[in-house]
Amino acid sequence: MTTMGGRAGRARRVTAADVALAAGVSTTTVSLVVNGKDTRRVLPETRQRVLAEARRLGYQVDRRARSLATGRSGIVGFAATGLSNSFFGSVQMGLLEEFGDRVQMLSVATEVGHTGARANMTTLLSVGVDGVIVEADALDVVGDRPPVPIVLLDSPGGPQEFVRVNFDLTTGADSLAAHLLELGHRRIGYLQAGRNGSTFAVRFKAFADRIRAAGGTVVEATSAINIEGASERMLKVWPEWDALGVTAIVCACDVLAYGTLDILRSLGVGVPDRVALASFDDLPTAALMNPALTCVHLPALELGRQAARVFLDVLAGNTAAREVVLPSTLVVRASTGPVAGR
Amino acid sequence: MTTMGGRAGRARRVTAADVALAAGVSTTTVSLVVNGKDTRRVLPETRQRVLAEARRLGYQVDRRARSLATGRSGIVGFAATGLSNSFFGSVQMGLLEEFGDRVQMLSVATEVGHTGARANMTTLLSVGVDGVIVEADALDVVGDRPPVPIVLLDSPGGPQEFVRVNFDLTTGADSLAAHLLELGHRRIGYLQAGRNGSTFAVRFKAFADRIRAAGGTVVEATSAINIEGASERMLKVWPEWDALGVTAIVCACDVLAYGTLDILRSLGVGVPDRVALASFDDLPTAALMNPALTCVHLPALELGRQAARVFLDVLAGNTAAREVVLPSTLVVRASTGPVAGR
DNA sequence: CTCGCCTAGTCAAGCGTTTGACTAGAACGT
DNA sequence: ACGTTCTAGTCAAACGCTTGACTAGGCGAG
Repeated sequence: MTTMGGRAGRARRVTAADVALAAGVSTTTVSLVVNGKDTRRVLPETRQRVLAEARRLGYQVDRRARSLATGRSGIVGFAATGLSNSFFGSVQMGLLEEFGDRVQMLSVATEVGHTGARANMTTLLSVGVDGVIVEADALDVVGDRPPVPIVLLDSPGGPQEFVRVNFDLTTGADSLAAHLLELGHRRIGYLQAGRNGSTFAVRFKAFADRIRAAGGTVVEATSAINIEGASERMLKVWPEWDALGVTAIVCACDVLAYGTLDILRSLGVGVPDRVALASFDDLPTAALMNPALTCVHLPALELGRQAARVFLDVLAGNTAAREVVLPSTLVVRASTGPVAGR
Repeated sequence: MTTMGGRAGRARRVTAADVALAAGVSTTTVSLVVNGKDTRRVLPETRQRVLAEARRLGYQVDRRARSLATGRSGIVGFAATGLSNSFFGSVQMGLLEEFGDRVQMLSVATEVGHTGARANMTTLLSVGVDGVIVEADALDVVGDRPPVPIVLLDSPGGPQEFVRVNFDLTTGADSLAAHLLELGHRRIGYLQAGRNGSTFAVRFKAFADRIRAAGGTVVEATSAINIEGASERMLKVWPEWDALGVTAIVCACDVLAYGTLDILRSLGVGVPDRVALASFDDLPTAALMNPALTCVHLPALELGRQAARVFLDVLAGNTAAREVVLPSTLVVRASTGPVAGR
């Protein structure tokens, strides 16, 4: 009873048939006019009449019906994990910027580890998107042969059959390692992100390889990808690392560095005097920390822009670019300094 | 030519008819089984056979067709502006958390000022969502009589005919004013967010009223809602404010405080020694700044949770709760201190 | 006068589901 | 033997749009 009451005053959707009736034409003509399709099949004055009625009635084409009929929707999906991470926001901004009003975008996101990742992908597909852009590792999320084109973001190990936009993580990681080595650091603690994603594996490997090649050692710990998680983990692990003679800490992403910085501060461990700190990402807030964080800058906004561009290409049937690689660069700030005098 | 090539190997969607054929039943039965609907209309063994075939073929119901047929989609939309602001992310997390797998959620977002806000709303509706949750002021985005239920978030002035979830901004703003007055501040600079949103108007008014009632003065400047914008604006305005004897700065939201803090630091203006700084929001990073920011904490995650709860109520036809108000509380940290000795 | 073509449209099938109405056959009571 | 009730399904219309096929009427060419 109240169930009915709740929906009572709701306005019924205006359909093409309503407009057709009002304008004294067929729905075919309405469709033709609305889509500006077969221009010479409809008289200019008829067109005006239809448009006027459509506007007056507030007609909005029903995309589910249209997309069912055409097999195309003009909507692309964006699936991401790591909602709390502002990296997500930057990528999305880049996408929107580049898509402009050429296509509409719908996003689904989950926090890392949320069970909904696969469901999200399904939702997007079942809603009839023309394609989807998947941020970070989502191999498990992407089915075997998705019915629409897919662009993979920041998944270095991603399957070759998809179009991919990646960072050149190796160069960045390498520069960071070189930077720390130059400052005299030999024993380094690496706080890894607790998610099996190839991007994190690559960051670590490239960094550790370089350090080890130079005779240094890298010890590893893993944390959930959020500020508190990192703080907790570091609280536990710092004493051990300190005992091992660790003089620098590298975090797999900025939020981990935030948590680390926070806990080190409350432990009274000076950064960079006692221990150097650096991370991957370089979110807008990284430079605002105190001390400002030395980072491997990953151009998230540009990732979004490029992804959109590549994606439009793919939709247009252009199958040329299979992988786009964006540079990553080291940004040295105050959080890294020479190894403490010893 | 290549246009064809691009789509060539794409897998065709598997339809209910395919499953029906494979299982030797009608599509009606497939539908019944898939939706677990009229259980006694189908023999257990038939059910198993259908499910097996569905799984084998990788059948996924087409939501556009279903939603066209039923008028209901099980998907709710979330429209927001301010993508770069991590507030957005927190709200969304709250929503997801509470929705669980009861409904799927699709988001559309724009950066502030982006022209796409209205288009976004249209996209959501045309895709057939069962309702939409609108963050911040979107009066212009919500049509006169949207065909689905709407929940408005953080829009204190929002039209009464919608269900709303708001913060009790007045109490928070008031506490902040009291805190600053107690510390001896009488001339205060307020960096307002450059967007005409009732939430920002309310924040300002409540704060300024209290200060003025106590005989203090509030001077105002406006900035785009991003870090760099705030820095630029403050770079211009600080000398004037300083000349006026301003001893404390309040920002309409955290990102403005970030930019302000950054520029004050490079100007060599000590916080809180020379000038106190506070803001509204209290994003997770606010406590990590140096000095840690004093903030009016707005529980974004909880906003999302409550919104989801209220929304499910509305969908269920329960029209009881018209407005939910969440408390805002002052969190005093290091960025505010007594007015500089004079 | 007839044929063909153009113009400005309309018709109806089809997209993939859902669902109320219907049914062939079996079981059952009288 | 006959009507009723179950059971386990099937049928077909409907959701709102798109689009290839079709057409009534007008007009020019042969």
